[in-house]
Amino acid sequence: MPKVTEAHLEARRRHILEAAARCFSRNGFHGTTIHAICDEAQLSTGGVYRYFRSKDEIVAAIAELGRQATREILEEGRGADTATRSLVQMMSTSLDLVHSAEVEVSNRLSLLLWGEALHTPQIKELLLDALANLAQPFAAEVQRGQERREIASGLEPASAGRVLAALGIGFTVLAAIDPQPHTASTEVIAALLTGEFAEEGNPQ
Amino acid sequence: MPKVTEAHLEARRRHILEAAARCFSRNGFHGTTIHAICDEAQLSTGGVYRYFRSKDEIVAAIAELGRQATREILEEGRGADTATRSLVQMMSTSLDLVHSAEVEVSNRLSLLLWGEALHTPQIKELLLDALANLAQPFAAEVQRGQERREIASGLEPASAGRVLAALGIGFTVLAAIDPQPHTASTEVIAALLTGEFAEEGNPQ
Amino acid sequence: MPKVTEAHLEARRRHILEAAARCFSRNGFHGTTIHAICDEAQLSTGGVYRYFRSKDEIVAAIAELGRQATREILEEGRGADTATRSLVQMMSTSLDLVHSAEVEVSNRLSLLLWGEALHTPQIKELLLDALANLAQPFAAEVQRGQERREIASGLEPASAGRVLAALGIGFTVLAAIDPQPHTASTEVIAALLTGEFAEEGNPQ
Amino acid sequence: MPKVTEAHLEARRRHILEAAARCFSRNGFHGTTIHAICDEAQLSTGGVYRYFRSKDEIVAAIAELGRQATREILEEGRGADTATRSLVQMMSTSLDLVHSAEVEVSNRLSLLLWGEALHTPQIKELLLDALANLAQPFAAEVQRGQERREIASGLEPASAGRVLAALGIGFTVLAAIDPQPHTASTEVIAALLTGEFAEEGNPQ
DNA sequence: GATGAATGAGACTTCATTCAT
DNA sequence: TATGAATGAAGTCTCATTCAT
Repeated sequence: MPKVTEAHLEARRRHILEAAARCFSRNGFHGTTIHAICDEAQLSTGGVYRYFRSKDEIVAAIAELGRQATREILEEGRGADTATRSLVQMMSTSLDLVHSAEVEVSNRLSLLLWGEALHTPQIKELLLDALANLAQPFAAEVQRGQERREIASGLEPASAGRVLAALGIGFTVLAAIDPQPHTASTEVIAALLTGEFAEEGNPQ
Repeated sequence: MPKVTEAHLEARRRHILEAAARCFSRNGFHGTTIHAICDEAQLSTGGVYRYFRSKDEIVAAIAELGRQATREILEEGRGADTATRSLVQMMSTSLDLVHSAEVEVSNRLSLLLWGEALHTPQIKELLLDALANLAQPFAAEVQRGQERREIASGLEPASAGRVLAALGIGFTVLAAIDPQPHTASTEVIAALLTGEFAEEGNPQ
Repeated sequence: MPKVTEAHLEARRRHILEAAARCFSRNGFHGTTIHAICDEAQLSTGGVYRYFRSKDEIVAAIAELGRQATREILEEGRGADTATRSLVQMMSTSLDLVHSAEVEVSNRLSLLLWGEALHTPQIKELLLDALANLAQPFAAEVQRGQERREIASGLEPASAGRVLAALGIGFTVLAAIDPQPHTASTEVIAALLTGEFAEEGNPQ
Repeated sequence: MPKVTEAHLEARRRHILEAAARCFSRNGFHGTTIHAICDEAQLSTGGVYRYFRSKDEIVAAIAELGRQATREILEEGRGADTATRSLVQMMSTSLDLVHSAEVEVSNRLSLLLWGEALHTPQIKELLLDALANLAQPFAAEVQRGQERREIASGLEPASAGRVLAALGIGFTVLAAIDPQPHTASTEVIAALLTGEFAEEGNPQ
């Protein structure tokens, strides 16, 4: 029954990845030993090597997991009646997620992975792809807004997407280092996107 | 060699820190050996230990250097006639800096340090302090803008400061991982801050 | 290798301790590298660290072994019909042991440990305890002798115990530095204890 | 003026040796760095190398100092009217000295040197010589006692000397590790030497 | 002569990975 | 298949010694 075995293998891999993620989040990649991961996953010292070829492969697998997750996050917010509302929705959803307790580990891992990407090409590729996935939906929505004349036409959608992606990344870093409620941030961002940040009628 | 001046000693420390920064930027903190730092600084195997007690102390010294730098960056942009223009100026200056070649090493170090802060309290403290220094000038300018009725009064200056700081951090991460020109980003941000992002008269 | 019995583990520890003891005896604690111990125990470079946390812990384990041995040595000699004969027996047994080839390593280790005790509190404690175990049986026997009127009543048993312990220690040092037959020493000591050292009837 | 210079040199050497002795006594030979000795002697880091070729040479010089001292100690006690009284006197003087505060450093150094002698031939030679100097006066006095019929003629003077030397060594070790008053010890030793230890008339 | 910065061999220890059982 | 003892490369740090100034 190879199918059962394969499903079992996949579950085992997932189990190990989650254990590893907890360890990495606590102590960083280099502060985590294979032994610690095995302990956390309730395996014997060399137990992970049946499922992963090396420690680096575990890190890469975690990066891959993160990339997949990024794809799904932004889809929810889209599709409001106006593009501007979609953007507000998307940013709001993202920020709510980033600040929720359940992704604390994931935020920390993201930060660690970005650092690792600096000198690990394989991870860098994965993350650049994830990044594109993050910016693209924003850019698309901006373009839709421009077509509908909701958003200033002079701006490059890609640049706007990058700005909004940067905002998401920045909040991820902040949430990882210094978790704290953020309610008001969403309002500020909404104000910026809708033009309400600048007081109407001021001598701009 | 007989006694050496205090200034010379300080220069030596600085020389080592710069060598270490280059190594760290290339290979990360944990991918850099003390030996590599000594090589880069043209010292013999244990040469750095006259100036730093341990590798960790070198990392901390670099974090401290970064903290001092943060203080100075934003001051330039302030003081335009309107608060909004000040904010635009400040963000523009920051982004120009972040994308300039001369701080490439520094961007990468920042990212690495944020990751390290997750499990190194001493570094975390330094960085939270730097963070406060980053957000505060933005918040102050927002408050000035509200007093002058340029900026919507319903927003919390502190939250707005945090949003703009997050934007700076996000661009630092982007620039570290994927250096590339950014000209258009500044325009988008300016548009957001001035209210020109949302097309005037659209059915918001 | 799958799980190994507790006894096997203990045997391994013992094996390493004996290897370490030989190395220490040859070259001193500080002249012996961990690598040398691993070699002597037929292990690879870091092999001892599964059994001992540090080199210091190995030294302490050897001290502990010595302490346990001290407890047992003197028991044999006791229980002769007179206390004086017991003391003679005990000293004789001790000296025979100290000069036997099989404890040459142990004598040398004792000397090294006493030196180490000077600046290592943990070892000092172990050795002071061993010392008390050495002097106490002598003192007890002296007291028995006084009760039986074999030994002058004016002497403090504890002091006498200390004197005899010092004698044992002194011979250990001598045997460690300069191993050589000692037959006559036992006679001298017997003479001292029985009062035959001083010629009877001399004008004392 | 070479003579003045030479005297100065000798004084400097002595000054360094005393500083080194204090350091060694505190932390052992291997726990003491050349730097620590220089500090203690108020010299610059490499300062001692003008007076000693190496750290080992300093240790050897201290051993030599100890050897010279041993020669002088026992002379005082000799020459009482009876040999037995001389022996008592000599032991008593030795023990008083060993337990006096002023030789605490010296006791500790002796213990350390004996340990070092185990694997340093040069030091071993010095110490064996010192040892002979210690045992010989005792042996001589015993022989005198035998000639005067104060001491049992069956005993070998050399063995007796060795026993008494061992006693001195043992007390040196005890005093080094566990300094404490010793008054009663002298009485016990006197009793042993004079035959008063064994109760007169007991059924030996 | 004296200083003290620099050297570099080598110590202890860790840990990713292997493999006999 | 799973275990966990063993391996050994490599890293951090120390310190006796040298030598330019």
